[in-house]
Amino acid sequence: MTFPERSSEYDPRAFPPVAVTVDIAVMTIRSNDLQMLLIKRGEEPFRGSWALPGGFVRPDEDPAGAAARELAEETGVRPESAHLEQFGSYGDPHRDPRMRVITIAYWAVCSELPTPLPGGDAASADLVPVSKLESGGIRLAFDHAKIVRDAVECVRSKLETTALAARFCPREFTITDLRRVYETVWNTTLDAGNFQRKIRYNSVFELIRPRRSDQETPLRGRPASLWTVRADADPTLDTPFRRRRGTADRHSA
Amino acid sequence: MTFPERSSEYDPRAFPPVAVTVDIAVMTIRSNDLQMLLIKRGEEPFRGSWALPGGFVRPDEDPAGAAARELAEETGVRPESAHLEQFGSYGDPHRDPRMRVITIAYWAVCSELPTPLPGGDAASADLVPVSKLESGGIRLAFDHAKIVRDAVECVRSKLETTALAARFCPREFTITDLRRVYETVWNTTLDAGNFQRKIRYNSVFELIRPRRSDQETPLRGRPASLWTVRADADPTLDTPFRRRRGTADRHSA
DNA sequence: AGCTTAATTGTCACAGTGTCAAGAAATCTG
DNA sequence: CAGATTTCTTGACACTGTGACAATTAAGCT
Repeated sequence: MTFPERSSEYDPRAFPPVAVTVDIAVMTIRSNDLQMLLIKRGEEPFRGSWALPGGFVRPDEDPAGAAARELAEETGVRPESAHLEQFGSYGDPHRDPRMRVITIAYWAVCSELPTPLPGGDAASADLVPVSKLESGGIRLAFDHAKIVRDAVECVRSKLETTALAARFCPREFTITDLRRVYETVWNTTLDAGNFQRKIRYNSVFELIRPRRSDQETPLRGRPASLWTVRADADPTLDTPFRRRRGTADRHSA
Repeated sequence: MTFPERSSEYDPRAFPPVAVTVDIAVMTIRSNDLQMLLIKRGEEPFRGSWALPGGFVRPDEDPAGAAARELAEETGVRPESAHLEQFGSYGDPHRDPRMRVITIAYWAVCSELPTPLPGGDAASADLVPVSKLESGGIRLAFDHAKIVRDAVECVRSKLETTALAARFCPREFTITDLRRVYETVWNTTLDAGNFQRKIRYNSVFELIRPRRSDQETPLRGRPASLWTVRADADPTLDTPFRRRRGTADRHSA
């Protein structure tokens, strides 16, 4: 239950104030690299440090709404164009030196960030390669280093069980585009032929055009077909890469 | 970042008070049924309704600590004897009619609940079959129905990828005990021979004694071997039921 | 026309799984 | 006590998805 039985003993109004915020780990792929959107803090504490975009949950909104609003306000990403998902809360009593702040963390994935990013609402926003964050090359404010680690792990593992990778791509993409997402996020290489099979047999994806016709860049090699996510499919739900037979045995590795 | 750049505009102290609580969905298997520990509320609102155990996060503790404390206080479960894991936050502005309350939700799994359960700290605590909760047969306070749904789904899916099932069992268990956990939680039946293979080949488990020697209950049939979780293994981490070969290709369904 | 590049298809072996049956080791029953 | 019964455990076999890798296709480039 939400309130303890002995509420006289634990009167919420007697507690020191608690602030609740949301922080958002927005990821995209740029320059063949998994990158995260960070903001350079213009105020103390941690002035000049990088931090996750985020802000207070307002009295009239729920945390998901606050995350969507902050995402739009601080990064210009329209909430519809990014997948936003909560993955944890962080509430160490001293994570913020000023006062008690509990934050609810979200990760987001999008294919393209609006161009007017830096110089926007916040002091300074920029994309930073996740590899740099993981190697400790960049000091983050508060406990955002841990939040970033957890967010990246969430996305990595969600690629395994869902078609989330498509969210890193524009609406139409080639199978190779999609493969590069996996290769980039997992920092590995995948066999192109085997990958082809998995996507072609996956009912989440749909063939759009047999081959790319408009070549912005004069491309080399055999042109690739264009694919998209089926209109009635949600790539962030569980979508095993091969359809499972309708078996009673769910106990599989 | 945690505080917005324009903090003058969003002074946290100007906000109406927010309370932060934890709620815990404790599950165990009893009478061949997946059951959840609920508490009957003794006060308004929702007096007389069932609710999840939980309570306020104190100023000096982090949410995980609060969850462990409440678990011990309200249910008598020692934190070491149960696996406790955060799975979400719930912050609809009107989820509690009295004031703004944001709750951080945990699920827990344990093999045995202390006997002096009802009549303890709370007005009345009891185990309720999850099937009853899912069929809507029991009205829960606040938004706890949704929290319960999410918690059960978390546990169900975590059984698939980890050896969490062992946490439903006492320290020593038979392979059949473990299979019954899966069958109960998933509400299905599994092939005993097949299941045997998977456990025997899984390095997380360890054979203790070739057969059960102490028969409290005069049991029928061939006696089963006793198994345990290897001392250096964490059954709640990813432990695929067959060791994966060390391949670069992580892209498997 | 031939070379290069990249997408796509094909081949093949193998590991893990499901189905189903048989063997082993107890208790129970008459 | 022999045989029936029950339950745990092992075995046999086919099928499927996968990884490795080769072959084919379809462009651009020189």
